[in-house]
Amino acid sequence: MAASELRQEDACRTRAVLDLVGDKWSLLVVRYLSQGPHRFTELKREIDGISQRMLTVTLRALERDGILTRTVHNVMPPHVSYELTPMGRTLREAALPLLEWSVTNLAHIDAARAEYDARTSPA
Amino acid sequence: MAASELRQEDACRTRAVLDLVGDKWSLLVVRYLSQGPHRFTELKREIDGISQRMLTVTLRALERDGILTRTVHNVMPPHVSYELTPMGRTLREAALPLLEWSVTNLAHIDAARAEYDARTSPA
DNA sequence: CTGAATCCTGTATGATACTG
DNA sequence: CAGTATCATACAGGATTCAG
Repeated sequence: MAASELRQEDACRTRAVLDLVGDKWSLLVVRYLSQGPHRFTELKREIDGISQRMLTVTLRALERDGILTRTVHNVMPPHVSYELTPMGRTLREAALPLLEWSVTNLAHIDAARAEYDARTSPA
Repeated sequence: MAASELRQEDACRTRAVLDLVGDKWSLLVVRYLSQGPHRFTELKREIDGISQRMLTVTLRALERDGILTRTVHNVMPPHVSYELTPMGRTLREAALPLLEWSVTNLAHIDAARAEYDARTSPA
């Protein structure tokens, strides 16, 4: 489908994407897993500021949606690895333009904010 | 920048995008404005389920970030029109792949959820 | 190590009424 | 018409504790 062909009836899809990856951590998890399989503690360490609880919740949701797989290795000590599914990898690809946009425009946005704030609350 | 060149140090950017458009309504507003300038009431009517308050809050945030412009026409009755800035239009373009991904994979996700639920809560 | 369970709080969001 | 102000609420998210 060409980008320009998205139509009105896709509005609900917008909500669907946001419900999926619009939370605070999902895209970050997908980001790190795109570099290869990771273990729980690795993700916990790499994703700055995430709590155990939110990592668990986020991983469960993404597993349920078929974005990643959870594999338990029955060894001692216990071992669980998470890995993107093929669909998870396509999600990562689809999210990249937005991330690139962010990298490109963040400075511009900061400038816009500063100007707006100066304009609305002068002195 | 090539998609494959995004690196670890861009992690913070992921948060920046989500802070910008990861809320419930921003992308929907951008969506409708990509079809041309709209007035407050038009947006209110077209975006299903949004409250006056959230439309106001969302529009203000997007205006502050330089995504759209707010133009007050001094006529009677009052008249305010909202329009995407050039940066706003590039944001819309950057978000399109994710929306297309959603359209393509939503059925797949529903299936994954159903299977997951069946697997975890059997009967 | 990898979680699950519980409790607690802030923020986002919504409903309603009022105003230039 | 296009908001603002106020109040109410739900859910995300954090801290802590417990368990296989």
